[in-house]
Amino acid sequence: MTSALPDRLIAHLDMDAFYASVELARRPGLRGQAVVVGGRRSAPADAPEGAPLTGYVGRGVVTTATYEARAFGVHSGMGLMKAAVLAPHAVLLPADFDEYRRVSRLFKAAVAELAPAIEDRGIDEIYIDLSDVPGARDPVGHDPLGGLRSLAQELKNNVHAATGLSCSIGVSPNKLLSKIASDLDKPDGLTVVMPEDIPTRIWPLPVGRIHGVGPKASARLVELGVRTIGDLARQPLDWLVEQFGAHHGLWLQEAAHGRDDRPVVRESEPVSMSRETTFEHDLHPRNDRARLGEIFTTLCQRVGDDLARKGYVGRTVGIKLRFDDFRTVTRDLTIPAPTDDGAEIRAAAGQCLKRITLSRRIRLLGVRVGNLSRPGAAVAEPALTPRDAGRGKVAASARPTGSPPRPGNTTGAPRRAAISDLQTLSLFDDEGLTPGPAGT
DNA sequence: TCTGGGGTCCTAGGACCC
DNA sequence: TCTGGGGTCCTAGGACCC
Repeated sequence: MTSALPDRLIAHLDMDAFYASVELARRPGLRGQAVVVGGRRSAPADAPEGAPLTGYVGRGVVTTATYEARAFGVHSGMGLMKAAVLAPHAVLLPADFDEYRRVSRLFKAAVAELAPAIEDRGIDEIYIDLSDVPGARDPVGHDPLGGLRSLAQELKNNVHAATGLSCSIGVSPNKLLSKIASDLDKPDGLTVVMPEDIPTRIWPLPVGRIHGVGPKASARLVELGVRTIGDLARQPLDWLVEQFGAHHGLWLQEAAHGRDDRPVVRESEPVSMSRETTFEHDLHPRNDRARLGEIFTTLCQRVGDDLARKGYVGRTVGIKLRFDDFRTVTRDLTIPAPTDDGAEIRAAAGQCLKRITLSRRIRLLGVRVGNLSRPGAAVAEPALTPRDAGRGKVAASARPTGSPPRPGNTTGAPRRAAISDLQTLSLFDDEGLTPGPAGT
């Protein structure tokens, strides 16, 4: 008698080159060609559909590339200008997120017909709990995994019937292994990984294939002589904890052994909503002040609209700036009552902006609202306690003069040189902000 | 003319309360 | 006067993911 199937059977389904495949589905003429989706959608008018990539100028990045384009070394996240050098003949299509969202709903609905326990992981991938799906545990002939495999194949068939697109599925006892498995045979793959397969299928892979081990952690591990997941599995826990801390060290060891008990989460609430934009050309805080002000206000308005449309309000307003040297800073401020109002968001964001020293050109500006709740749901907001008031004041007014500067903390009053820029940028001084101690 | 946009989670320090 | 621990909230930055 072979060993029983694991308690849980989890699938990870990943659409193959999703955006590009959606485009090809409605432009069959492009099939077989190197196609790249990306760039700004702000230029659909003048750019003819499917202009060749050659000579591309601008700050866009590749969102998705077909496998034909990938053969030239093009991959997502790559700057389009670089992609144009590698594959000048590739066809560039602007991203059409409305269409991708539409097709996304189709494939998820097609899966839900067979297996309703779905965790949404974005526009093109999901986890599916197959543990209790009828047939999943039925052997076929002498193959104990036969039922599981045919169920996975059925899911693929359903997705294809609904969308015309292919996907890759990994099935295993948990999310971690399934995520790795779905990538093992892309595109159009179907890979089952059971615990006994871990040494042969998982351990030879580089550590970076673990979901959660990114470029930084990979580089550190490799530096320490740990290249593969098998290498990682061989390290004593003590050593991992010493190198990565108790939490991360333990997690790395569990991951290397393919252990993961995270559930498939069917519903979740958003934590924050944001809008940001990278300018076509870096903007000068003083010379481009008016333009910056407009963009800033628009971003606030858009976040407010997003919140309202989805039925949320938020208490923590934050901004993000990226300078021309790619340095990124954030500031945030928690206000007494949650809001979805663009003007209120603008006022709080303006307070945040006052606390940043603007000494360089600006590349990106973003606005975020977090601490979300539903407007009706009374969070029993306590009437502004002295403590809250005190906090608000400290945050909004920078620090009382004379407070010691803190290393690594830029919350303090901006230095003199910066103040001129800052104040010329009257961006920050409008919108009915409380005057604050600006004069001191 | 390197490097988008929308997210989540974690860490770490300080304020403040008990 | 000094020491001190637990807990929550707030803020800044960074890693990571799709």
